[in-house]
Amino acid sequence: MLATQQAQAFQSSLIDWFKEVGKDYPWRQTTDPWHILVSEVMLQQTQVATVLGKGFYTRFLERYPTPASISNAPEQEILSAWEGLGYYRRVRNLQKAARAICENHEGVFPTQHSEILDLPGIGQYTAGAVASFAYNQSQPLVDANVARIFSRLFDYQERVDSTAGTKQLWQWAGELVSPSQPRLYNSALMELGQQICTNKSPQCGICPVKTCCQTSDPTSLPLKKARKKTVLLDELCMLAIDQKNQTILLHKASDSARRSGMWKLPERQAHELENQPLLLQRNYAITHHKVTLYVYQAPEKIELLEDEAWQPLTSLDALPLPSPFRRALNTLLKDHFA
DNA sequence: GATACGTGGCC
DNA sequence: TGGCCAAGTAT
Repeated sequence: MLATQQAQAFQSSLIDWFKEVGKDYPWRQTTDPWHILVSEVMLQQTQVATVLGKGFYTRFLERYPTPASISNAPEQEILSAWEGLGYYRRVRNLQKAARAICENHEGVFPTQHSEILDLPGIGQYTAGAVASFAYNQSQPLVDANVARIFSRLFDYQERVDSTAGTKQLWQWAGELVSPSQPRLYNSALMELGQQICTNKSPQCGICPVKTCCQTSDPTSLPLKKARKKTVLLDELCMLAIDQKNQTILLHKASDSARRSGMWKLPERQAHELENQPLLLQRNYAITHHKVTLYVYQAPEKIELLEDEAWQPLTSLDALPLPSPFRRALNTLLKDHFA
Protein backbone atom coordinates (compact mmCIF):
# COMPACT_ATOMS: atom_id res chain seq x y z
CA MET A 1 0.00 0.00 0.00
CA LEU A 2 1.36 3.30 -1.00
CA ALA A 3 0.11 6.83 -0.54
CA THR A 4 -0.53 8.67 -3.78
CA GLN A 5 1.81 11.41 -2.71
CA GLN A 6 4.68 8.98 -2.14
CA ALA A 7 4.04 7.35 -5.49
CA GLN A 8 4.17 10.72 -7.24
CA ALA A 9 7.41 11.64 -5.50
CA PHE A 10 8.91 8.32 -6.56
CA GLN A 11 7.80 8.80 -10.16
CA SER A 12 9.01 12.37 -10.52
CA SER A 13 12.38 11.71 -8.85
CA LEU A 14 12.93 8.78 -11.14
CA ILE A 15 11.85 10.60 -14.29
CA ASP A 16 13.91 13.71 -13.49
CA TRP A 17 16.97 11.53 -12.92
CA PHE A 18 16.36 9.65 -16.17
CA LYS A 19 16.11 12.87 -18.16
CA GLU A 20 19.57 13.77 -16.85
CA VAL A 21 21.49 10.52 -17.25
CA GLY A 22 19.28 8.13 -19.25
CA LYS A 23 21.00 6.35 -22.12
CA ASP A 24 20.04 7.06 -25.68
CA TYR A 25 19.35 3.56 -27.02
CA PRO A 26 18.08 3.24 -30.61
CA TRP A 27 14.80 1.70 -29.40
CA ARG A 28 14.22 4.82 -27.34
CA GLN A 29 14.28 6.90 -30.51
CA THR A 30 11.27 5.22 -32.06
CA THR A 31 7.62 4.60 -31.25
CA ASP A 32 7.15 2.03 -34.01
CA PRO A 33 5.60 -0.90 -32.13
CA TRP A 34 7.28 -3.49 -34.36
CA HIS A 35 10.69 -1.96 -33.75
CA ILE A 36 9.96 -1.79 -30.02
CA LEU A 37 8.87 -5.42 -30.05
CA VAL A 38 12.01 -6.57 -31.87
CA SER A 39 14.19 -4.78 -29.31
CA GLU A 40 12.25 -6.23 -26.37
CA VAL A 41 12.42 -9.77 -27.68
CA MET A 42 16.14 -9.44 -28.38
CA LEU A 43 16.65 -8.14 -24.85
CA GLN A 44 14.85 -11.03 -23.17
CA GLN A 45 17.48 -12.61 -20.91
CA THR A 46 20.08 -10.81 -22.99
CA GLN A 47 22.16 -7.81 -22.00
CA VAL A 48 22.01 -4.47 -23.80
CA ALA A 49 25.70 -4.68 -24.69
CA THR A 50 25.18 -7.98 -26.50
CA VAL A 51 22.29 -6.66 -28.58
CA LEU A 52 23.98 -3.36 -29.34
CA GLY A 53 27.61 -4.47 -29.55
CA LYS A 54 27.31 -6.71 -32.57
CA GLY A 55 24.67 -4.64 -34.34
CA PHE A 56 21.89 -7.22 -34.05
CA TYR A 57 19.10 -4.67 -33.64
CA THR A 58 19.99 -2.43 -36.57
CA ARG A 59 20.79 -5.30 -38.92
CA PHE A 60 17.59 -7.16 -38.07
CA LEU A 61 15.38 -4.14 -38.69
CA GLU A 62 17.10 -3.31 -41.94
CA ARG A 63 16.18 -6.77 -43.12
CA TYR A 64 12.76 -6.97 -41.46
CA PRO A 65 11.45 -3.41 -41.04
CA THR A 66 7.78 -4.46 -40.81
CA PRO A 67 5.75 -7.50 -39.70
CA ALA A 68 4.92 -8.20 -43.36
CA SER A 69 8.60 -8.29 -44.28
CA ILE A 70 9.36 -11.25 -42.02
CA SER A 71 6.13 -13.20 -42.31
CA ASN A 72 7.26 -15.17 -45.38
CA ALA A 73 11.00 -15.25 -44.73
CA PRO A 74 12.68 -18.70 -44.81
CA GLU A 75 13.50 -20.36 -41.50
CA GLN A 76 17.23 -20.39 -42.17
CA GLU A 77 17.25 -16.71 -42.96
CA ILE A 78 15.57 -15.62 -39.72
CA LEU A 79 17.74 -17.99 -37.69
CA SER A 80 20.86 -16.56 -39.35
CA ALA A 81 19.76 -13.06 -38.41
CA TRP A 82 19.52 -14.31 -34.81
CA GLU A 83 22.78 -16.30 -34.81
CA GLY A 84 24.80 -15.48 -31.70
CA LEU A 85 21.85 -14.18 -29.67
CA GLY A 86 20.74 -17.56 -28.35
CA TYR A 87 17.24 -18.67 -27.35
CA TYR A 88 16.48 -19.21 -31.02
CA ARG A 89 12.83 -19.92 -30.31
CA ARG A 90 12.46 -16.17 -29.88
CA VAL A 91 12.91 -15.37 -33.55
CA ARG A 92 10.52 -18.13 -34.58
CA ASN A 93 7.93 -16.62 -32.26
CA LEU A 94 8.66 -13.18 -33.66
CA GLN A 95 7.80 -14.50 -37.09
CA LYS A 96 4.65 -16.16 -35.74
CA ALA A 97 3.65 -12.87 -34.14
CA ALA A 98 4.25 -11.06 -37.43
CA ARG A 99 2.07 -13.60 -39.22
CA ALA A 100 -0.67 -13.16 -36.63
CA ILE A 101 -0.53 -9.39 -37.13
CA CYS A 102 -0.82 -9.83 -40.89
CA GLU A 103 -3.60 -12.40 -40.71
CA ASN A 104 -5.66 -11.22 -37.75
CA HIS A 105 -4.96 -7.47 -37.62
CA GLU A 106 -4.70 -6.62 -41.33
CA GLY A 107 -0.97 -5.98 -40.95
CA VAL A 108 -1.50 -3.22 -38.40
CA PHE A 109 0.18 -3.72 -35.04
CA PRO A 110 -2.54 -4.06 -32.36
CA THR A 111 -2.87 -1.28 -29.79
CA GLN A 112 -4.73 -3.07 -27.01
CA HIS A 113 -2.63 -4.62 -24.24
CA SER A 114 -4.77 -7.79 -24.32
CA GLU A 115 -4.25 -8.15 -28.07
CA ILE A 116 -0.51 -7.63 -27.75
CA LEU A 117 -0.37 -10.21 -24.98
CA ASP A 118 -2.10 -12.73 -27.22
CA LEU A 119 0.74 -12.65 -29.77
CA PRO A 120 3.13 -15.63 -29.73
CA GLY A 121 6.26 -15.16 -27.63
CA ILE A 122 4.86 -12.12 -25.84
CA GLY A 123 4.31 -12.47 -22.11
CA GLN A 124 3.37 -10.01 -19.38
CA TYR A 125 6.66 -8.17 -19.42
CA THR A 126 6.89 -7.68 -23.18
CA ALA A 127 3.22 -6.70 -23.49
CA GLY A 128 3.71 -4.01 -20.86
CA ALA A 129 6.90 -2.84 -22.53
CA VAL A 130 5.35 -2.51 -25.98
CA ALA A 131 2.20 -0.82 -24.66
CA SER A 132 4.15 1.73 -22.63
CA PHE A 133 7.12 2.35 -24.93
CA ALA A 134 5.26 2.37 -28.25
CA TYR A 135 1.89 3.79 -27.24
CA ASN A 136 2.70 5.53 -23.95
CA GLN A 137 -0.03 3.52 -22.24
CA SER A 138 0.07 3.34 -18.46
CA GLN A 139 0.86 -0.37 -18.23
CA PRO A 140 3.21 -1.81 -15.59
CA LEU A 141 6.15 -4.04 -16.40
CA VAL A 142 8.34 -6.30 -14.27
CA ASP A 143 11.65 -7.66 -15.46
CA ALA A 144 14.80 -8.65 -13.56
CA ASN A 145 15.66 -4.96 -13.01
CA VAL A 146 12.25 -4.08 -11.62
CA ALA A 147 12.18 -7.19 -9.43
CA ARG A 148 15.53 -6.18 -7.94
CA ILE A 149 14.47 -2.57 -7.38
CA PHE A 150 11.12 -3.35 -5.75
CA SER A 151 12.48 -6.13 -3.55
CA ARG A 152 14.95 -3.60 -2.15
CA LEU A 153 12.58 -0.64 -2.11
CA PHE A 154 10.09 -2.61 0.03
CA ASP A 155 12.73 -4.77 1.75
CA TYR A 156 10.85 -7.82 0.50
CA GLN A 157 12.12 -10.87 2.37
CA GLU A 158 10.21 -13.45 0.37
CA ARG A 159 11.26 -15.14 -2.84
CA VAL A 160 10.43 -13.03 -5.90
CA ASP A 161 10.26 -16.04 -8.24
CA SER A 162 7.38 -17.77 -6.44
CA THR A 163 3.75 -17.31 -7.47
CA ALA A 164 3.12 -15.04 -4.50
CA GLY A 165 6.32 -13.09 -5.09
CA THR A 166 5.53 -12.51 -8.75
CA LYS A 167 2.03 -11.36 -7.82
CA GLN A 168 3.41 -8.94 -5.24
CA LEU A 169 5.90 -7.42 -7.71
CA TRP A 170 3.21 -6.87 -10.33
CA GLN A 171 0.96 -5.29 -7.74
CA TRP A 172 3.67 -2.80 -6.76
CA ALA A 173 4.44 -2.18 -10.42
CA GLY A 174 0.77 -1.44 -11.05
CA GLU A 175 0.49 0.89 -8.08
CA LEU A 176 3.61 2.83 -8.98
CA VAL A 177 3.40 3.13 -12.75
CA SER A 178 3.02 6.75 -13.78
CA PRO A 179 -0.46 7.53 -15.12
CA SER A 180 0.80 10.55 -17.05
CA GLN A 181 4.29 9.60 -18.32
CA PRO A 182 4.42 5.80 -18.45
CA ARG A 183 6.94 5.65 -21.29
CA LEU A 184 9.47 7.77 -19.45
CA TYR A 185 8.72 6.14 -16.11
CA ASN A 186 9.14 2.55 -17.27
CA SER A 187 12.32 3.45 -19.13
CA ALA A 188 13.62 5.18 -16.02
CA LEU A 189 12.80 2.23 -13.78
CA MET A 190 14.77 -0.18 -15.91
CA GLU A 191 17.60 2.29 -16.32
CA LEU A 192 17.80 2.58 -12.54
CA GLY A 193 18.24 -1.17 -12.28
CA GLN A 194 20.92 -1.07 -14.92
CA GLN A 195 22.94 1.90 -13.67
CA ILE A 196 22.28 2.29 -9.95
CA CYS A 197 20.35 -0.55 -8.35
CA THR A 198 22.66 -3.18 -9.80
CA ASN A 199 22.97 -6.77 -8.71
CA LYS A 200 26.44 -6.80 -7.21
CA SER A 201 27.30 -3.20 -6.34
CA PRO A 202 24.32 -0.89 -5.96
CA GLN A 203 25.21 2.81 -5.97
CA CYS A 204 22.88 3.79 -3.13
CA GLY A 205 24.80 7.00 -2.48
CA ILE A 206 23.70 8.50 -5.77
CA CYS A 207 20.30 6.79 -6.06
CA PRO A 208 17.53 9.26 -6.99
CA VAL A 209 14.97 7.35 -4.91
CA LYS A 210 17.13 6.45 -1.90
CA THR A 211 14.80 8.28 0.49
CA CYS A 212 12.01 5.86 -0.55
CA CYS A 213 14.10 2.72 -0.07
CA GLN A 214 13.48 0.46 2.92
CA THR A 215 16.31 -2.06 2.75
CA SER A 216 19.53 -1.80 4.72
CA ASP A 217 21.15 -4.73 2.93
CA PRO A 218 20.53 -4.29 -0.81
CA THR A 219 22.98 -6.93 -2.05
CA SER A 220 21.10 -9.63 -0.12
CA LEU A 221 18.02 -8.99 -2.27
CA PRO A 222 16.12 -10.17 -4.20
CA LEU A 223 15.65 -13.65 -2.74
CA LYS A 224 15.45 -16.41 -5.34
CA LYS A 225 15.39 -20.15 -5.49
CA ALA A 226 18.82 -21.73 -5.94
CA ARG A 227 19.86 -22.44 -9.50
CA LYS A 228 20.00 -25.88 -10.95
CA LYS A 229 23.38 -27.48 -10.63
CA THR A 230 25.64 -27.52 -13.67
CA VAL A 231 25.81 -30.86 -15.47
CA LEU A 232 28.91 -31.98 -17.35
CA LEU A 233 28.43 -33.34 -20.85
CA ASP A 234 30.66 -34.68 -23.62
CA GLU A 235 29.70 -33.97 -27.21
CA LEU A 236 31.46 -36.15 -29.78
CA CYS A 237 31.35 -34.85 -33.33
CA MET A 238 33.24 -35.42 -36.55
CA LEU A 239 34.58 -33.29 -39.34
CA ALA A 240 33.66 -34.85 -42.67
CA ILE A 241 34.75 -32.95 -45.74
CA ASP A 242 34.27 -34.21 -49.27
CA GLN A 243 37.29 -32.80 -51.10
CA LYS A 244 35.97 -33.60 -54.55
CA ASN A 245 32.60 -31.93 -54.11
CA GLN A 246 33.78 -29.28 -51.65
CA THR A 247 31.03 -30.20 -49.20
CA ILE A 248 30.82 -30.75 -45.45
CA LEU A 249 28.51 -33.06 -43.55
CA LEU A 250 26.24 -31.21 -41.13
CA HIS A 251 23.27 -32.05 -38.93
CA LYS A 252 20.15 -29.93 -38.61
CA ALA A 253 18.45 -29.90 -35.22
CA SER A 254 14.87 -31.13 -35.49
CA ASP A 255 11.80 -29.09 -34.59
CA SER A 256 11.52 -30.39 -31.06
CA ALA A 257 15.26 -30.40 -30.37
CA ARG A 258 17.45 -27.87 -28.66
CA ARG A 259 18.55 -25.10 -31.04
CA SER A 260 15.88 -26.23 -33.47
CA GLY A 261 16.68 -25.48 -37.10
CA MET A 262 20.33 -24.72 -36.38
CA TRP A 263 23.11 -26.71 -38.07
CA LYS A 264 26.07 -28.31 -36.36
CA LEU A 265 28.72 -30.96 -36.85
CA PRO A 266 27.30 -34.50 -36.91
CA GLU A 267 27.52 -36.50 -33.68
CA ARG A 268 28.67 -40.10 -33.37
CA GLN A 269 29.10 -42.66 -30.61
CA ALA A 270 32.50 -42.89 -28.95
CA HIS A 271 33.30 -46.32 -30.39
CA GLU A 272 32.82 -45.01 -33.94
CA LEU A 273 35.42 -42.30 -33.43
CA GLU A 274 37.87 -43.81 -30.97
CA ASN A 275 40.59 -44.58 -33.53
CA GLN A 276 40.22 -41.28 -35.35
CA PRO A 277 42.53 -38.27 -34.88
CA LEU A 278 41.20 -35.65 -32.47
CA LEU A 279 41.17 -32.34 -34.34
CA LEU A 280 39.78 -30.00 -31.71
CA GLN A 281 38.59 -29.90 -28.12
CA ARG A 282 36.63 -26.97 -26.66
CA ASN A 283 34.49 -26.21 -23.64
CA TYR A 284 31.29 -24.24 -23.85
CA ALA A 285 28.25 -23.64 -21.69
CA ILE A 286 24.61 -24.04 -22.64
CA THR A 287 21.82 -23.44 -20.11
CA HIS A 288 22.84 -25.50 -17.06
CA HIS A 289 25.23 -27.76 -18.96
CA LYS A 290 28.94 -27.53 -19.27
CA VAL A 291 29.84 -29.22 -22.52
CA THR A 292 33.18 -30.50 -23.72
CA LEU A 293 33.10 -30.60 -27.49
CA TYR A 294 35.41 -33.10 -29.19
CA VAL A 295 35.77 -32.99 -32.96
CA TYR A 296 37.37 -36.02 -34.62
CA GLN A 297 38.39 -36.58 -38.17
CA ALA A 298 35.58 -38.54 -39.79
CA PRO A 299 36.23 -42.21 -40.69
CA GLU A 300 36.47 -43.22 -44.35
CA LYS A 301 33.04 -44.78 -44.48
CA ILE A 302 30.17 -42.71 -43.14
CA GLU A 303 26.56 -43.68 -42.78
CA LEU A 304 24.28 -40.68 -42.93
CA LEU A 305 21.85 -40.42 -40.05
CA GLU A 306 18.53 -38.59 -39.92
CA ASP A 307 18.64 -34.84 -40.59
CA GLU A 308 22.22 -34.99 -41.85
CA ALA A 309 23.17 -33.50 -45.22
CA TRP A 310 26.24 -32.64 -47.27
CA GLN A 311 26.39 -28.86 -47.59
CA PRO A 312 28.60 -26.84 -49.95
CA LEU A 313 31.46 -25.25 -48.05
CA THR A 314 30.54 -21.99 -49.76
CA SER A 315 27.11 -22.05 -48.09
CA LEU A 316 28.52 -22.19 -44.58
CA ASP A 317 28.25 -18.45 -44.03
CA ALA A 318 24.53 -18.50 -44.82
CA LEU A 319 23.67 -21.47 -42.61
CA PRO A 320 22.61 -20.72 -39.03
CA LEU A 321 25.14 -22.27 -36.62
CA PRO A 322 25.17 -22.09 -32.82
CA SER A 323 28.07 -19.96 -31.63
CA PRO A 324 30.28 -22.80 -30.32
CA PHE A 325 30.05 -24.56 -33.68
CA ARG A 326 30.63 -21.39 -35.64
CA ARG A 327 33.84 -20.85 -33.70
CA ALA A 328 34.90 -24.48 -33.91
CA LEU A 329 34.34 -24.58 -37.67
CA ASN A 330 36.25 -21.37 -38.21
CA THR A 331 39.24 -22.93 -36.47
CA LEU A 332 38.88 -26.33 -38.11
CA LEU A 333 38.55 -25.00 -41.65
CA LYS A 334 41.45 -22.63 -41.21
CA ASP A 335 43.60 -25.59 -40.16
CA HIS A 336 42.16 -27.84 -42.81
CA PHE A 337 43.02 -25.51 -45.68
CA ALA A 338 46.27 -24.25 -44.22
C1' DG B 1 5.66 -25.16 -9.54
C1' DA B 2 9.42 -26.82 -12.15
C1' DT B 3 11.99 -26.97 -16.21
C1' DA B 4 14.04 -25.99 -20.75
C1' DC B 5 15.97 -22.75 -23.49
C1' DG B 6 21.91 -19.77 -25.53
C1' DT B 7 25.19 -16.77 -24.94
C1' DG B 8 28.59 -13.57 -23.19
C1' DG B 9 30.01 -10.59 -19.37
C1' DC B 10 31.52 -10.17 -14.79
C1' DC B 11 34.35 -11.04 -10.62
C1' DT C 1 38.43 -20.56 -12.92
C1' DG C 2 33.52 -21.55 -12.11
C1' DG C 3 29.29 -19.83 -10.89
C1' DC C 4 26.01 -16.24 -11.32
C1' DC C 5 23.30 -13.45 -14.02
C1' DA C 6 20.74 -10.81 -17.82
C1' DA C 7 14.91 -5.82 -20.91
C1' DG C 8 11.32 -13.83 -20.09
C1' DT C 9 8.24 -17.23 -22.26
C1' DA C 10 6.16 -21.60 -23.04
C1' DT C 11 5.14 -26.02 -21.55
